[in-house]
Amino acid sequence: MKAARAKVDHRTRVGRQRSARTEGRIIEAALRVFAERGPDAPVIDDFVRAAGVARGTFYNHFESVEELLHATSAWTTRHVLERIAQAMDDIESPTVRLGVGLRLFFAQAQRDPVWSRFVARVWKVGGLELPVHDLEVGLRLGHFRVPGRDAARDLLLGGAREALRRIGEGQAPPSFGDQMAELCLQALRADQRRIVAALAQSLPDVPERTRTR
Amino acid sequence: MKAARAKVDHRTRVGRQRSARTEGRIIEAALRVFAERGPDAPVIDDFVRAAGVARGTFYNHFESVEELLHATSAWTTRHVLERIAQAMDDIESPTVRLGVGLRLFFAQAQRDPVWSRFVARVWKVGGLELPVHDLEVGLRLGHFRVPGRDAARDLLLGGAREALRRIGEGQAPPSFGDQMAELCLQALRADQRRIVAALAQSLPDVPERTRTR
Amino acid sequence: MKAARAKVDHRTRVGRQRSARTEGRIIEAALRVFAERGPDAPVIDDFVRAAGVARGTFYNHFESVEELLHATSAWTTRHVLERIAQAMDDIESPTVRLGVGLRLFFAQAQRDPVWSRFVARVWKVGGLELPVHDLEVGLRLGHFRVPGRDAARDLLLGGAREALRRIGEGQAPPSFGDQMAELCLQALRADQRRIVAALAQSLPDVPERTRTR
Amino acid sequence: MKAARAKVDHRTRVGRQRSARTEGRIIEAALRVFAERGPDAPVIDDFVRAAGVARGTFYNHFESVEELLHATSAWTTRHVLERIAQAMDDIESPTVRLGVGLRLFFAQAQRDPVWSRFVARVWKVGGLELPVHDLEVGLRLGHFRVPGRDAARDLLLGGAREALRRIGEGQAPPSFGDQMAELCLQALRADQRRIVAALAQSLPDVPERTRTR
DNA sequence: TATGAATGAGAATTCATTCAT
DNA sequence: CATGAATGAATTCTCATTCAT
Repeated sequence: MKAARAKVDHRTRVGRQRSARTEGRIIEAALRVFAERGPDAPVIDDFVRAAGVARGTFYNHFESVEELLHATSAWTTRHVLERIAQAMDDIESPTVRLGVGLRLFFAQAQRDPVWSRFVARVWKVGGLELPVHDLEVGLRLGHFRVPGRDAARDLLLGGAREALRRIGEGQAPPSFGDQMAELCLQALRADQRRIVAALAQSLPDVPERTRTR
Repeated sequence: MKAARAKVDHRTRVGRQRSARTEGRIIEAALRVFAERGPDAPVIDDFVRAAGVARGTFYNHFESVEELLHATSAWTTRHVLERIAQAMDDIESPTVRLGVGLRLFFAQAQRDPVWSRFVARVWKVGGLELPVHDLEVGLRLGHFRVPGRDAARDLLLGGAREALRRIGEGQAPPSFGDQMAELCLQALRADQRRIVAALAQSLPDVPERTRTR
Repeated sequence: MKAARAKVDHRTRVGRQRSARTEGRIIEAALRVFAERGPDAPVIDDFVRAAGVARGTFYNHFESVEELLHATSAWTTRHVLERIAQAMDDIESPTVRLGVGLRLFFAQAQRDPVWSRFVARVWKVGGLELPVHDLEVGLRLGHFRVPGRDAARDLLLGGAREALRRIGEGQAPPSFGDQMAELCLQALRADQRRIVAALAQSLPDVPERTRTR
Repeated sequence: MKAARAKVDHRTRVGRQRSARTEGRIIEAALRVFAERGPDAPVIDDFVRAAGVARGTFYNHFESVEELLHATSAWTTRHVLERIAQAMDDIESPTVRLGVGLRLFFAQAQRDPVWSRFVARVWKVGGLELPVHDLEVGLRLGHFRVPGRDAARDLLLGGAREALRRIGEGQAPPSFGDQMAELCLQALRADQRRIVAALAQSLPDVPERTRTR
């Protein structure tokens, strides 16, 4: 994204809005394109065609596919993770936090398969402070007992990625996310009653993001 | 006449041998290239340079990068999985089989980081009948208790892939594979004594494959 | 809004004009290249160099040499044949029409040897409704007496192609076209007086096409 | 064709026969390939595949496609034209000679469509001394009256080429060759009785050449 | 800022030719 | 002589990037 001018006077506001709209169109299109074809295969023309803009317009907003990928990644996951974090603001127990967080995450995936495929394929693991933090708190408090924290982290993230792939393909039943969350907590040897509590907790509302068209 | 046919056969045989050797060189080089750069980024010149053959030679053996990827995948994983299966031929318990199988798999990864990175990045999941079969036997026998078999499968495979990535980067301690195996069995709620047995079992020898140069 | 649309239209129009001009340059160059080297031998670089455009520009306008050949063929012969047809609009007698048409055709060849060689070498026979139509009218009216109309057609077209080749090589005297026309009418056993009339008729003006540079 | 050794002792005879056979196979295959694809489009692999020989074998006999084309041309047309000339040895009248020669030529085309297509597409006009000679004798004797001898020559040869194309496509009735011959003589304003004689003359037997398989 | 034609570097692909067996 | 794998120059084709409007 090219640096926005600091000074925004009245004259430029309209132009900026149009620009923001164009940028949004490109990113939304990119989400779909990356979801279908992965991070490396697409060429600029794919985005240009999907967004319905001219080729030169692309370069008015992004310098390369790489940059577009970053922008799309950030724009796409930041909102979701922020909203999930917010929704869990008042939960204390790391077991419940981790369980509910995973369930919310997969619920989001069920709502938006394109987003799901995008994250499954593109995610270079970033913005994952949330579950990792809960994992570490849980370990410190002795709620989880695992042979190694890196291994635990890899199992959770790897499992989540595969789950997203399956959900994105539409081959997962509605309960799939809860099953996955339960498995994850089992892997961490969480207390059985806490697991049940995490699964029983009714999911807080997460405000829907602007949907992928 | 007989002499003539023998001569033809001889020429043909020599040609075949040379061809097979060249193909092997290309595939071995491809393993390294795919491991470093993933399945989409490399261009034909990368393989050609890595294998030390002429550009035209590539096309004498493979029609596209895609086809080379398949060939490399098959050639690379088949041997390993076959040898692991063989080495566990006399183990009965699905818990122990799954645990030992995973440990052998990660041990192979530790021995050959290039192979590890290749599988982590490229694996489109194939030739995984082995762990999946053990998982299903264990479920049928009641040795594992999971909320859903697809979820269990995804957790195992996803975790294994992340583990391979870490091992391939050289960022995993020697015990990492065993930790991962233990976590996987925990996730399946295997019996604690069986888990201990699976981890205590000394690993059978796996004949080393021709190493990546 | 109106201004914006006008602006878009303006950009589009300018782009179209530039594109059409480039396409014209390529086709004119292709005429020369095909004329010298035939339909199969030339490579894309030949056209690119002759037209003075970039290699990529070629592909912005044509998908292959084949397509360029079609485009060049159509563009090249359509104009000439249309103008000849127009110039003969008021001639009735099929004998005179055929004779004058052939004479005009060869006159065009004499004026433009490049065009002549192109048509001689490349012509896959198309846009020949004109002489064929006159031939059939003449046969129906009994002005021509031939043992078979396909044979007559082949003789005329084959003879014309050879004539173009010779004219294109610059090895034909100015009267060559008239001689050929006379021979053709003789072959059809046209009435002698009509032949004389066809040859005596002063050729109508044919507006010159944009010349090959 | 590479130069044959002058000295042929007993030891080499077998080898030479085999070589001659191989060369023949290649040429016969080339006839078909050139007939289908013209003189410029085919690549060496086409001949190699059609002849069922190895790639290197091609270079043992021919240095290039160009040379193969010449060899095929010569081998193909020489026999035919020689046999036609021979069959007409005792005909005196140039009109009858030309008429019968053309009829024999087209009869050969009807017998061998592959040969026909080859000659139609590839013929760079050579070995045509026969009809040209008859044409000139006829002109000298006043049997033909044409406005120009080059034009007459072009009409005859061009018509013959188109006729071969049509015959080669299998779209000509059996009488097509006779019709064409008649048209040609009409074009030359031959005497009507001589034309009738040329067409009435029963065609002498022409020994069949080794057929294209 | 949006447009899209033109550009040319680079990647993919073909194919004539060589050469060890 | 026959074979066919290997070669690399020539060719085709793609695509990121520029720029005038």
